[in-house]
Amino acid sequence: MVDANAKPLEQSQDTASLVKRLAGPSVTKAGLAKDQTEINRIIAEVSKGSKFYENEKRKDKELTERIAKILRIKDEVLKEADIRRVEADADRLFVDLEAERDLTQIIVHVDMDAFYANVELLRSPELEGKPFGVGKGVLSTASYEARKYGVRSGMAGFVAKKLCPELILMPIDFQKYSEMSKKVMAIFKQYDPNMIVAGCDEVMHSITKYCNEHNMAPDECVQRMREQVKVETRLTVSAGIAHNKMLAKNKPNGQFHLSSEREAVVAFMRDLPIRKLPGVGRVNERLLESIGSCGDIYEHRAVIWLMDHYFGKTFLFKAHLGIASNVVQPYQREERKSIGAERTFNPIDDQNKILEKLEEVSIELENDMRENGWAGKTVTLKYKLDTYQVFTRAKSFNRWITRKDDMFNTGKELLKPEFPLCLRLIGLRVTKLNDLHASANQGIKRDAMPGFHEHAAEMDEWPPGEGDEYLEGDEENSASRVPKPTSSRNPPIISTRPMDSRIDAEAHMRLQDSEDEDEPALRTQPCPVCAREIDAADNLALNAHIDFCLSKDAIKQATAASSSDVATPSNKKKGKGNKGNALTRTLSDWKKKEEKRPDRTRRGKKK
DNA sequence: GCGGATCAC
DNA sequence: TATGGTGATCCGC
Repeated sequence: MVDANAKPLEQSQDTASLVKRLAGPSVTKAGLAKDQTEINRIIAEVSKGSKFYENEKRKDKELTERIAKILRIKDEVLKEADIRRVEADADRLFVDLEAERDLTQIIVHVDMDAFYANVELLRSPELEGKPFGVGKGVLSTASYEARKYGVRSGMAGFVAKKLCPELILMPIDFQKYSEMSKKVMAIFKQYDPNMIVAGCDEVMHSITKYCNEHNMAPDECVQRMREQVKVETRLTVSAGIAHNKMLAKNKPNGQFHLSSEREAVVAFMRDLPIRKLPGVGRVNERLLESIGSCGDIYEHRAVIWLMDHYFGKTFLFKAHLGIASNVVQPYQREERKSIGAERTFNPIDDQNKILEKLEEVSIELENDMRENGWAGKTVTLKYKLDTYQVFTRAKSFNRWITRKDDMFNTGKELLKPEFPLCLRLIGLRVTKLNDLHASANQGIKRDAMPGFHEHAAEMDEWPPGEGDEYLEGDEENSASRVPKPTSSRNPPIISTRPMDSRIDAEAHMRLQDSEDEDEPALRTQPCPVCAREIDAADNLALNAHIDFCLSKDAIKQATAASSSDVATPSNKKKGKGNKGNALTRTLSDWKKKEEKRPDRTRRGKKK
């Protein structure tokens, strides 16, 4: 496994956090090897000296300074605070929050165990018991054997090889996983047609209704669901049962049912590390270092109250109580806010070659937007230097952007003043979207639209995200990814945190519903721009016509005014009573010191 | 509206 | 030999 005699890396306070950072974000997630410290040391060692390492070091230093400043503010605030009084205020909030507890729903979170790896095992049984990973440059997943060595999803292949020299690397086979995912999803859906799909291997259900209708206990229902998947696919599923989404998701392997008794819930939260809370990543974990587990939140309530701006008191108090959203509603297409494409490559400093990459990305994005029926008003360029520093530059228009040339030229315009550059990534993203399909179908149920099924099929091709797995780049799939919204819709239990309903479903499930259903009642549709009747059965023609209309400036303006109401039916305000993700707030004076432009001396990569 | 940062999957 | 891609949100300006 690991060399126990290797000399320890000197552990100054600075390197401790860096070593952990280098180990990657999923280190605290799944159950991993015993001696994570030793593994982290090796990872740091093989990374040392690389540009990647230097960038991580820089970010770690900045973060450390930023946290130090927040802690100084904390000290200041504490000095002049009447702790008793603050605690009394906090206690009142706890009482109010407690009143929101809703124990009536039965929520189930299921995910496939080591999905990619187990699918590979089905076809290659000789891999049984061997350490292997899926993916080439960056691992998408690791077998259980490999995980014992500290190999994780998201890890660079050469680092994984260092940890486990006999590691077998399997090429990624999206089609295989996609087919299997569809089978599994079809089974899951029988238990809740409104389930939230989160990636190809993860689903959130509400089985309240199902259990009532079938007169079935939750455990029995979930047992049956897991058994059905096992029988029909030979894959295993883990499930968490609880009365809200956050509790259901925080489960051990196998099947776990958390009692709906208040005491059981609070006891469960007591030992839950705050890192497990949705929205608490590596950064916020460090910010909240002194808190540790959710059980510690209460005793820190005064500090949290006073530092609400940084810590988010409502969020943390709810976490302590184990209160979270229990609303399970599938993702709606109109919730989408952006669409983009980006590509990583070997560092390039030649301007023309960089522009070629930009053009490729523009083409990808145009295809994706056309195939899925989106236009947008803001174009954002993203680029990553060979030093791994990331920058974005944006430009807004007063017309709808759909075409490759518009995006390419905008990107070029934004990039030009930044030269000279040596880049390892370039990307484009379009926001302020106009849903052309919705416009084309106003007043008509989208599912009933002929011609849109081919898109449904594309979207269905590959569900977005990866569970705890990581995707390797694959341009073939770029057209089929769907976002996961982070807002909740009028939950009966107040969800003050956008994050807590992060797991949500995709439009394709809805579109799938109506497959093979009713014959087209309408043969033509009005163009959303010029209102002319277009052959609705020919979707390509419809889109081509829309593109044509949009290409006329005068009409674009008209559309901008008229269709923005129609195009975003999600103009529904998401009753944001609360201020949202307070944990991500940062120190303003820290930001002021940030470089606003890339450092010219570090950009030009002379060979 | 823009840019940086964080997070999830 | 080579550390990913898509999308969302928040903050401070």
